[in-house]
Amino acid sequence: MNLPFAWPRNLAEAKPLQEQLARQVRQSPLPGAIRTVAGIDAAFVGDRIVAAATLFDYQTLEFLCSAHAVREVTFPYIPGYLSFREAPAFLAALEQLPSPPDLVIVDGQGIAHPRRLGIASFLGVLLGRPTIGSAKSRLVGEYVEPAMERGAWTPLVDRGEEVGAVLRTRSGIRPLFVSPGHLITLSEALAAVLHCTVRYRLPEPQRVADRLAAQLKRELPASC
DNA sequence: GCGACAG
DNA sequence: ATCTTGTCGC
Repeated sequence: MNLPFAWPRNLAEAKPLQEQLARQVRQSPLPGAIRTVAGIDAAFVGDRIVAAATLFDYQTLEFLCSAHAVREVTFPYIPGYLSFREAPAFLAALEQLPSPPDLVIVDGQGIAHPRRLGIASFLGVLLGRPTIGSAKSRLVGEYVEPAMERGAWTPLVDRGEEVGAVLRTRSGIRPLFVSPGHLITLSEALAAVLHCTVRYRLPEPQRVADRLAAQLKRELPASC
């Protein structure tokens, strides 16, 4: 993907771009039927980041294919600015897929972010496609622990705004922090995450991407 | 100033 | 994210 802007190299350059992209996020109903769903995650090898993307049939959850990309890390990890560190690799991995997914589940937040532009929303705006933020821990917001049964959820509220939900994808297991990324509503995001979560805590596309990233990390040539 | 803080 | 083995529990 040819980015419509120069990639930020520091916080000063990232801030204005983040504000601009945040204004483009849309929490609207899914634009159409979902036939395929992708999952993305990353791992680090020295000063390089390896991103893995998976593609599944949404209806049957049948695995279709996977792809990956390796990039040099050019931005530090700063809470609230994760996109500028990981998005380049994620976009590259997604481009390697044979066809663009109808929905992307991202390991990280959607609008449950200080400025409403977590990495899932960031990618959604750049891709112009529906995305969901599926994080393993909280970045912002207050909530009450959801009930222990699978499917139970409580709202995640930040500064008086409902920015996502704390969802129990498996009974008795730590919940996930789900939030709309772009072009999707919270209820649709919750339904999609539950639909994709059958046996493990993470939605299948995200879980397999996670496993693949870890595998690539082990097999990649030692950087030095 | 202090504490919080996706991956 | 990553450093790190075994171990408790279903």
